[in-house]
Amino acid sequence: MAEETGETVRWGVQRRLEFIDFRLFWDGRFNRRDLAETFGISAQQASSDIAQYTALAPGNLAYDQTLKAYLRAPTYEPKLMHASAERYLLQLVAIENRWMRQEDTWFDNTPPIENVSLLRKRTDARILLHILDAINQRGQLEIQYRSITGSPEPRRVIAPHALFHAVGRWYVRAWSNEHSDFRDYNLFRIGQAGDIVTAAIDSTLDFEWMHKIDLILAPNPALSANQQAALEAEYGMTDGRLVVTQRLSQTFYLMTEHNFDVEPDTLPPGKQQLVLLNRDEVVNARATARKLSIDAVERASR
Amino acid sequence: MAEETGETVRWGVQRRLEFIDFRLFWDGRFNRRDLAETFGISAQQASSDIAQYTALAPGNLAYDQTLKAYLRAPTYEPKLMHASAERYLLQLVAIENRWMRQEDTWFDNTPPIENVSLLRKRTDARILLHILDAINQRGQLEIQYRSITGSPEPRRVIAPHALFHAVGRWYVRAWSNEHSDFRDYNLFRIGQAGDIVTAAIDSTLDFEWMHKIDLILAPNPALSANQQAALEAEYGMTDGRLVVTQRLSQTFYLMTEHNFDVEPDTLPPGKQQLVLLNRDEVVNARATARKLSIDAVERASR
DNA sequence: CCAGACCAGTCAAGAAACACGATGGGATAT
DNA sequence: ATATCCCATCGTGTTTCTTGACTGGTCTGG
Repeated sequence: MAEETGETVRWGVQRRLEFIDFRLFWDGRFNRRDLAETFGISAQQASSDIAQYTALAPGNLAYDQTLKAYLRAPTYEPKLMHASAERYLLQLVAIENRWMRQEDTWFDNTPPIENVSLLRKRTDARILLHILDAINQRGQLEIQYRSITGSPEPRRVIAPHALFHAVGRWYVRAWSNEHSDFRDYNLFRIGQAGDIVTAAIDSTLDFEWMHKIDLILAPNPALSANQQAALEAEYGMTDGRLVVTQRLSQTFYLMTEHNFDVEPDTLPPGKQQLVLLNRDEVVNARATARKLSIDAVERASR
Repeated sequence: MAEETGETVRWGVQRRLEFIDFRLFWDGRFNRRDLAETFGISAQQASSDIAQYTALAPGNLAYDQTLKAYLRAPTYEPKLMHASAERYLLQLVAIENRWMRQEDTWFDNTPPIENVSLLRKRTDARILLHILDAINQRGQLEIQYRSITGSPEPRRVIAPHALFHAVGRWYVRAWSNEHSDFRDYNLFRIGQAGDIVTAAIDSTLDFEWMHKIDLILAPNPALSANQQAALEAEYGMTDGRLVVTQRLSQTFYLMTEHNFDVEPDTLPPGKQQLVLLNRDEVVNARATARKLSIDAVERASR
C-alpha cells in the first residue's frame, strides 16, 4: 500500500527520503552522518539516498561546505512529509514528559519547550491494555479504583466501551455493575485491572454517550466589544455564535472546563469568557438521557 | 543509532519486528498480510520476519487457524517496544484530530475514542516553522497577531526564545519590541510570520522565564476528609503537600487553570480542589522578576 | 604552510535482503 | 468435492546494501 510516490521505492528508502524532508522542514539542516546513524546504513548508501532526494526535489537543499551540512534552500517545498504543527508539538510534549525517547523520533536538537501541568504521573501501559482488550472483546473486568468520593470499597466491576480525553485527563466510559448505570472512570485512578470475562450489558443503551446535543456558545456579554470580537475570531464563530455538537455525557466536562456551571457575576468575566446559551436544555437532556438509559437497561435485563 | 539489540539487524527488519510487538501488545493480533502491506514487502518476506520474531520471543504469539491471525499468547512479554500508555493515547488523539493519518501509524482498528474540546483549529505548520527558525537563529520577526485585548495594530515584532504548552494551548515566549518586555503569544492567534532578522535582545534577561519558584499546594480544606485524601493520592502528595517547581511566568497559567486566582468561598470547593498556600509569595515574585527584567534590559541597551 | 581531522562524492565487488514463481498443508465457505 | 484464503518453505534471480579503495574541499593546530 502507501508508496504511491515513485514507482517501486522500498519502504526503508521511502522513510529515509522522508527523514531528509522532515529535517529540512523543521531543522533546516542535516548531515550525511545523521542519515547514516539514525538508520544504521553506510555513508555510501546515505550519499546515494541524498542524491536520490536531490533528483526528486532539486530546489530543496544546498550543501554548505563551511557548516558541513545540507541546508534548506530558499525555494524549499515539502515533498514527502505531511507537515502538521500539532503533530510536531505533540511529539515534543511526548519527549519532554518521557513518554517517548528522542531516539524514537527524528528530532535532532529539540527546541526549548515546556509543558505546564501539575500531573506528571505515568499510567501503567498494562492497565490501559486491559481496558482496551475489554472494549474490543465487549467484556467486563474488575478494577481497583481510587474514587474521588473516597468510597471505602475500591474494587468494582466495570464493562468499558470507550475512551475519551477531557480537560487534560483520560477517562473510560463504562457500565458499572455496582451502581447499575454508565459512568466515567479516570484512567489514572485505576490501580489494578483483573481478568476479562464476557459481559451481559449492551453499550448502545448508554444514551448519555450515544446521544449528542448542540451547545450554543457566545462570548460573555460582560466583556468589552474588542474582547468579544477577539473570542469570535479565536473560536471561529459565525454571527457571534459557536455551535458545538457533543455527546451528552461529555457536556459535563466542557461545562466544568469553561465554568459554564458557575452562576454569572460570581467570577470575573475573564475567567468565564464564554457563556452557554442553552444551559438548561443541556442539563435537562443529560438528566433525561440518564434516566431513560437506566430504565432501558432495567427492561433489557428482565 | 539504536540497534544494540541483536547483532546486526537492519533498520527495516528491526522496524518490522517492532511492528509485530506493537500489534501484539495493543491489538493482541495481527496478520501476515498486515505486515506485508504496511511495509510493502512480499508475503514470503513477511513469513520470514514472523519466523524471526518467533525465534526471538517464542512464548509471545500463537497462530489461530480459525481466525487466520496470530494472537497474543498468555505468556506474552513486550520485547522490542517501549510501551507507553501516554504515547499511545497521544497518537489516538492525533489521529482523531486529523493531525496524523492512520497510515502513518501502526494502528489497525483504533478503539472508540473522543477528544472533548472546543478548539479544533489547525495551526499552519509554516508559521510554527518561522517561529522555530527564529528561536534557533536568535532572531526576530514580524507577526500578525489577533490580540485578545483587541489592539488595533495587529502587526508586532517579536524575538521568540521558547515554546510552551499550557491549559491546552501553545504559546511562544518572546521579547516584544513594541512593549519593551517579554510576553507570551498564543501560537494559534498568529496569522502571519515575516522574515527573520538578527535580534539584539539577550533572552537570559527574561527573568520571569529563567527563574523558578516552588508552588506549595494542598487539598482545599473545605472538602471532606475522604475527598482530600483522594486528592493527596492522585497528585502524589506527601504530608498533605504538593511542591511543584515552575518558571515564574508559567505560574500564571497554573493559577488560572486551577482557580488559585479566585478568592476562597466564591466557588464551590469542587471547582477549587487545590489551594495555593504561598500565593502572595508567588504573585510578588512574578511582579518583582518582571520589573527587574525590564530594568536589566534597559541597562543592557544603554 | 602543511599535516591531520572531518566532511563529502564515486567506482567496483561481494554479501545480504528481498521479490517472484512454484509447491504443499490446513481451515472455511459454496 | 472444489474453491478460496490463510499460512510455510524451497529455489532463483534481482535489487539494495556493505566493504574497501580513492579523490576532493574546508577548517584547525603545530
